[in-house]
Amino acid sequence: MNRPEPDSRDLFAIADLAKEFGISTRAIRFYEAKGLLAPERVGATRIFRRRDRARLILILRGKRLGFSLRDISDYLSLYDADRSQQVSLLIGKVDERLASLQAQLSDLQTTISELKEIKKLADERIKQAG
DNA sequence: ATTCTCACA
DNA sequence: TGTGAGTA
Repeated sequence: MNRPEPDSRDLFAIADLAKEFGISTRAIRFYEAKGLLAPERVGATRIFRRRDRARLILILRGKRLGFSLRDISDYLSLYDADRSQQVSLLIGKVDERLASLQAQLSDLQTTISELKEIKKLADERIKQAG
């Protein structure tokens, strides 16, 4: 395979990025298949530039924050088109995500309370029996 | 070593 | 949302 020159600071092979970010080359190709990345090609080999690498970083950050690839894709698509619409979309998605996390937190707190109550009653029964 | 596709969870 | 296998 023709790989980008090792010393060329803004050309990356798929394996370079996979290694750098601790993800599989399969995952990177998957993101491309989903339209989140569009690296150049030299024949069949993907050539990633700094811009592609920056997009990958945004993708991974979005994932960490719990957004779907679809959400991330929608957001990235607006980078060139409409920046203010991109910001609006971001605000909406963040609010949505925040609400979802708050709901999950609430559910967890309820579950934790129930478990603590069960434990409390169980502990009391142990004392009576023992 | 890299690419693509299909099956699979 | 990815992975594994087989392929060229």
